Parts: sequence; structure tokens; C-alpha cells
Amino acid sequence: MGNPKQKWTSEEEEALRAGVAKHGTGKWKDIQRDPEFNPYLVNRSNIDLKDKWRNMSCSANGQGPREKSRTVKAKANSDAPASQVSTPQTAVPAPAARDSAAVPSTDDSSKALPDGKNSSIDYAGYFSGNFVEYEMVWYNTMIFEALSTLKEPNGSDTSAIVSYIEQRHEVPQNFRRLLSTRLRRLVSQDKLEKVQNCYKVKSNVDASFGTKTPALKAENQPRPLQTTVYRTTTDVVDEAGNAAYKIAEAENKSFVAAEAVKEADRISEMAEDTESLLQLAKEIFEKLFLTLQVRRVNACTQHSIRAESHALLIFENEPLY
DNA sequence: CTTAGGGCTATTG
DNA sequence: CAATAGCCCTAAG
Repeated sequence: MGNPKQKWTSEEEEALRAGVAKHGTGKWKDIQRDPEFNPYLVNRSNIDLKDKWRNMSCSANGQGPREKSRTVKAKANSDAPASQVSTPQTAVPAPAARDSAAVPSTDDSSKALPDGKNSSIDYAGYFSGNFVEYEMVWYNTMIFEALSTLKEPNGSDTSAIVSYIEQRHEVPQNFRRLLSTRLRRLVSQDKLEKVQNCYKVKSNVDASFGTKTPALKAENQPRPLQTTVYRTTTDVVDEAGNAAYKIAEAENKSFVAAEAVKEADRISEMAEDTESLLQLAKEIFEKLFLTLQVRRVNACTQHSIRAESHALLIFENEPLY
């Protein structure tokens, strides 16, 4: 009676995604019970989670509704018994444009639905305006989700992960590169395990969602950088898209950036002793990386990059919160 | 008790 | 009208 269908909110969806990233698909009860997600999922049963996941993944798949085409309801007889349901599976041209959530693009003023529907994931609500971390967490979440969904016993290689994510979300041009950077970081943080060229989730990892840092206040942040790093190729028309283009271009020939990444990696390695220091190192790493990209666009010199590194090292000494 | 999968139906475009 | 999203039901482990 009093059951007018409860639409899923973006918070619930996000909690579910993160839950799957942490526990894996099929662990619906675990996800529902997990104190981390429970607050968002109090109104949902494990069955609801399963059903919702089914809906989310099939519509993101570009595949037809729920695996079996239900256009022919209730009279499915006289069908070819087997060897007939060849799912296309190949590269879907336009992977369901309904998911405007896409990749973390820091300024998403593009197409906000008038009624504020649940189509745009509100990470910002979770991470208090820290865009850098929010992008990082997005990558982590997608990686864990991909691995736990793909469930390959020997792990999945970069291509598999890339195509998994590509099928569900819009990705930037240099996505593969960014992703492998993230993968390497996760390996060095002992959250992933690399065998051959494949990545596996290390057991005993409390996954990406746990990396949220409540201590970071938006007001303390230097104000997010204006650059729009992520854009789809189809979106490259305005100056923002143009900037993204230049960034990608610059990145390709930017050995300097690679050096800086290594440097940042070393810093984070040293800081790995304590959680808070690690967090700090991540901050610095991401900031450095972002700054470098921006700098490249402005045709900066090695020299100024060095200076930037120094500035950031100084920044390390200052209390973050 | 939980999960996977099929089915039903109100809602949406 | 068809497609979809949320729920329900049931078999299987």
C-alpha cells in the first residue's frame, strides 16, 4: 500500500558502488551491513542492492535491458535453443549517453538536469570540495569495481580495466595513462598486487572508500584550480576542451612530468610510515601533478618546474589542517 | 539465511 | 506504446 516506489538517490547509488568496490559483487548483505555504507542504505535490503546493481550495470553496459531482451515477454517459445545469443560485446559506439556523470570533471556546469536528478554523482558532498582527492578516489573506486566485477582469477590487465571503465563512463583522452599511474600507485601502496601484467586486489584491503579524509575542510583549501582536465573528445569545442587537448599533448612529450612523478613517488614512499603522512604525500603528489600539467600548457620551462617542486616541498612543512 | 534470476507493474518519454 | 526502474517471488546453495 504505502509503497510508492522509492527512487534511488545518488548517495545511495554511490554507496552501493563503493560497497561493491570494497566487498565485491554478490556480497549484498555485507555491503548493506557495513557501517561505512549502512547509513546510506538503511532503507534498502540486500535484495534491493542486488536489483539496483543489476539495473545499473546493464544500462551502463550499453547492453540491452537486463541481459535478456525482454521485448518478447511471456511467449518466449519456438526459439533456437542454443548457440544463438551472440552478444555483440565489441566496442559500443555510444555507451548509453544517460550517464552524464562521466569522469570527475571539475567543472560540470554542462548539463545539469533541471530537477537535479540522480544522474550526477555528488562526490563533492562526500569529500568536502577537495577535487584532487575526489578524482583520485574516483579512479580507485572504478579500479576496485572493475577488478571485483571482472573477477579474473589471475587479475586483470590494464586493457581489461580500461575497457571495463570505458563502457560505463566517459573517459578523458589520456585515460589509459592516468589509469596506469593510479594502478602503479595502488601497487606501491600495497592495495593492489601485480602479477605479470595483471592487477589483483590484495586481500585485506579496506578499499577506496575508506580513504575519505574527514579532516579536510573546503575553506582550508587554496581554492580548486580552474582547469578542466577531463573532457570527452566530442566536447572539445570550447576553450576548456582546447586546454584539455593541450594538456594531453603536453603530457605525451613531458618527460619532466614523469620525473616529477617519480620524485613525488619517492616522497610518498618515505611517508608511508603513518597514515596521515601518507595522506599528506598523496596531496602533494596530486597537487604537483596537476600543477605540472597546467604549467605545461603555459609552456613553462624545466626551471620553473623545479621551482614549483621546491615550493611544494616547502608546502609539505606546513600543517594541512 | 543469502543470492541469482525471472517476473510483475508503475512510471516515464 | 515500449522501455525502464523498483519490487516481489522462488529455486538453489
